[in-house]
Amino acid sequence: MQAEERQFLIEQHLQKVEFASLEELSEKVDVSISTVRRDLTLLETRGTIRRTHGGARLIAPKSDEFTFSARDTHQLTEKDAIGRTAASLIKPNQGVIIDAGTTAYHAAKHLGGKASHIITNSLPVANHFGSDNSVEVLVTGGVIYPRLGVLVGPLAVESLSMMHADIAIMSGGGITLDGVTNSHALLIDIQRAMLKSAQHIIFCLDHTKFNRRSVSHLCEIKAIDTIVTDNQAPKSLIEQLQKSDMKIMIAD
Amino acid sequence: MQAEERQFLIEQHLQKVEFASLEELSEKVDVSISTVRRDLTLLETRGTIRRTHGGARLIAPKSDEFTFSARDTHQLTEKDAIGRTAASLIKPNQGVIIDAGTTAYHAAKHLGGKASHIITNSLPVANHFGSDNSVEVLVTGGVIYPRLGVLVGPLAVESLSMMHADIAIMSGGGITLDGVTNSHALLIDIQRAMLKSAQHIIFCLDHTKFNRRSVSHLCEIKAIDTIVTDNQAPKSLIEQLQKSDMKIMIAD
DNA sequence: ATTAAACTTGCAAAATCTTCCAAAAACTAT
DNA sequence: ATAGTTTTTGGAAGATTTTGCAAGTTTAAT
Repeated sequence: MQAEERQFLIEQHLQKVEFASLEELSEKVDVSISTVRRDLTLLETRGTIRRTHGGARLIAPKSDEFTFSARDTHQLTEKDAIGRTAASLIKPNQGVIIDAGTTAYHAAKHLGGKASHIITNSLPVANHFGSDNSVEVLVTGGVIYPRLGVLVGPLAVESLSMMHADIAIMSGGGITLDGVTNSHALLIDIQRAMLKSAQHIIFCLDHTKFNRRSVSHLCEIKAIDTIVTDNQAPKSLIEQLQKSDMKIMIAD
Repeated sequence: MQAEERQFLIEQHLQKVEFASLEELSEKVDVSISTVRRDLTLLETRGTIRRTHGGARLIAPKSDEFTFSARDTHQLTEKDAIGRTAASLIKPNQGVIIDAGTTAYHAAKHLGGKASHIITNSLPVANHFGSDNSVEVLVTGGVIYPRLGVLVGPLAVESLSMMHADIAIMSGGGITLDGVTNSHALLIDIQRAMLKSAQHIIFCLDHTKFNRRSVSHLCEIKAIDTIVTDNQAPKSLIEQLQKSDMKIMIAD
């Protein structure tokens, strides 16, 4: 068994039982206690878990309390890095609109204590701040789009057009020189409302989104102020994009 | 079992029984009395619990009005029974408004596949249906009220007054002959909008709510069509309530 | 005031943690 | 493939924490 697989299993097991002893875990994944210890310290730095005397405990308890978690693990480290970089652009006391979509979600995770107002139509983001007193979170209304946990429909659009923010952190399905595209037609209206309501537009797009075109056209290149991506994004497209007076940040 | 888990169990047990002796606890978690003592002093510094001669007791009799937790064990079976009974009143293809609050949440859990539309301002309820394709879930907009996971504020009120439903499943902080009361002034406006938007009003109130008065007055008795409660609710008040032409259902 | 139960403190035994090291495994470059 | 290098693993020694007990003190109730 691989180290990564082992750590995943440990995490998964803890999701089920919330508490587990070292012995229990070492039996479960069939390695020595020492190795389990090392895995746990590693998982602890990633934040999902906390070590305790004799074992480990889940940090965010399951149960559907506030847990519409984004469970996408695709390009996790890249997205997290992008999210951190995007969050670093936020100055204290700014109002921030957060788009639905996993990349924007990762940015939200790094926003605690920074922004003063957060506006979102994403249930995962809403849940993430569900018990945080330091930020005021405005949730748009709307119909839940199943599986994605996004609020869509006229109510969402209307409530967004009534609001204003300094910055919008957006994500998308693809970007080319023709602009940004996205896959869900229902989301387009909402994202356009977001673009209108914010002064400064940041797009978080990992490298897989470059030179890709989704079904629906969202906006032109010139609508974007800043793009945050990872270091695997194709240089050629980046250079061309930079010509049109936007800032491109590479997270690492 | 390790220390953290033990302390968690002790806390949980105390939430159920309010008061417990050292011996009782030491048996429950299977450690010596000395260790239970130490755990209790620790829990005491964390604030949830108070030590007493011979045992410990809960510091705040945790009226569930102030924090929402889906894993709340407080009167769990009663609430679940109430929820099931309330859900049984829903006919197929009805639109249902679900109030925030733990009791209404339990009703929501039994609603899958029954109602066709669900309208709610409760994040836990929204999450519960987040990936259910069989219902359309409308979430009101609003600001997240931390800890409770409820959307409040003008946006919530407005979006509710724009909607219509056959049934509203409500909860409250207390009920007397003078009507229903609730603890959060912010919630009152929203609940009033719910009452206006629904044809038929069901209140889910466990027995601890009877003869209790919270800070804010919500509505008169005559606004209620049905009350669902458990079998420990005081007979006297029930009889008096029944005089005013409402249906009272006792869940078991 | 008396007494039994419960509490605190200090201590030694047991369990668990950290750090270090050598063996095993995986990877690299020839 | 093979030899050398790096990474990962399991275990051991010593430090640290936790646990249960016992002696002495405090509390509550008669």
